Amino acid sequence: MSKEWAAKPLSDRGRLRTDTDGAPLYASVKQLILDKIHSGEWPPKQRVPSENELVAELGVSKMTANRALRELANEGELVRIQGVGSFVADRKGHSDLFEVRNIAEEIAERGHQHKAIVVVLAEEPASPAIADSLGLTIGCPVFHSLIVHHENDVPVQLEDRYVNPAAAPGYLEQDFTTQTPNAYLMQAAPLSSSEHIVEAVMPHAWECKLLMMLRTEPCLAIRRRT
Amino acid sequence: MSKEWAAKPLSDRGRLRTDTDGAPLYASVKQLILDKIHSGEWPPKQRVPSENELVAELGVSKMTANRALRELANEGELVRIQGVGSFVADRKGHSDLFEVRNIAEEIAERGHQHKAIVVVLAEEPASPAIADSLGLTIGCPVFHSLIVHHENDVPVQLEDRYVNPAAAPGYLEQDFTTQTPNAYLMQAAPLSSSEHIVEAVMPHAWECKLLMMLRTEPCLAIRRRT
DNA sequence: GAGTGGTCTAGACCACGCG
DNA sequence: GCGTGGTCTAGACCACTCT
Repeated sequence: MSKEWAAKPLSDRGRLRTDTDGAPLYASVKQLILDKIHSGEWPPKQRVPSENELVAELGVSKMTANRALRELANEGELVRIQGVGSFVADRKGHSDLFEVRNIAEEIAERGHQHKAIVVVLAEEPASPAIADSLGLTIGCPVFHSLIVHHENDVPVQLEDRYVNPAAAPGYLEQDFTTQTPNAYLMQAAPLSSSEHIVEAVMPHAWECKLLMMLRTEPCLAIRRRT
Repeated sequence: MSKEWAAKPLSDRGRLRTDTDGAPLYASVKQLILDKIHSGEWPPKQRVPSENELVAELGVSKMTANRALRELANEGELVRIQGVGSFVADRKGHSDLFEVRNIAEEIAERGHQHKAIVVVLAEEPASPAIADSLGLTIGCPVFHSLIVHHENDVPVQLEDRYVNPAAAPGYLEQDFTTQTPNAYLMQAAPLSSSEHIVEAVMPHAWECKLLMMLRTEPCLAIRRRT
């Protein structure tokens, strides 16, 4: 940090804190930094003031500075590296409306039991729709897995996946009751841009059966392409 | 809280902290509480120890107890009410895969400029599909709004909304360039269970025009029902 | 008034990364 | 060794709710 980036202290030493604007001090510190980021004054990769600098220049305590920076990091605005500093995060690919997460992890986080039942795991000729979405020719062999995920023995998700054999040759040999297809593919396929499409559908009869649900309930379908 | 729910202090007063298991103290406190919740020992609505009780019974400082409880609240495990206490959160309607947020707030959070353009705001006879989803009879008048949301003058979202006139009589008189329909409805309609459906669609030609996008790009559509 | 969450401080110690 | 983030404490004050 150079020297002068903030005009005056935000607090006057212990006294007067909720008086300037009614907001908590750490929130004011956050906003002050956010403004710099959003105005472009502090571009991505730019180093932001350290905790100690905030303490010295804003007259706040280290805990307050820490909380401001920590929350900004949690919100994805900053990246903090111990022993190095805090930096403005790269702006990630636009819409962070959704965060599609690993079903097994999510269930485990809730302290529930996850179970996967493999209904189908085979090689099939690609249908026109599948071939198109995978960029293959019609009838070309593709790997197909159909897995029902259970949370505490209640079926909650149906994973119907088609995989390009060239991308994951060992796909059919995997045991997807212990490892999620996602986990395997992450490890098998180095890096490729992924895209999630989420849609709402009325379930087909066979899908209802697998999920033990009523035909009238709409479902969420997640289409992944990698 | 009764009396004995935690056997021994987690810390030994200032010294020894990262030694028992390598985890930060506040994380241990979080885990201790999480275990009680996930084991069912503390069911939803159950009051959890207050900050001061954690201080007294675990021998941690108030800030540490506060951070543990605060983070659990942020993660949706607890609900905290000032002046009352902290309580185990109700298990929300299954899938928290998504968090559909207010478009205006989200853009503002990014520090960008939000603009809404009202394309349609009128009363129309309900189509069969609309009538069905609103629980009205076909041809029955419904309010229809079609709004394009812009982020920094780039169209990013198309909001095509049908509203039951009985629920929001003043709907047509609103200025949705300054207030989001959501915000108005939240205020107009006391409380009713809401449901979000998210789907992926190929945009229609008129939709492409409004969003200035290619016909070949898939879109996310959000269906709300309240 | 008592209890609760919420914030703030001043100072301390630790683990880490860099020169 | 120094600066960084990361954690922790002890004590303080505030706003709020309930009784």
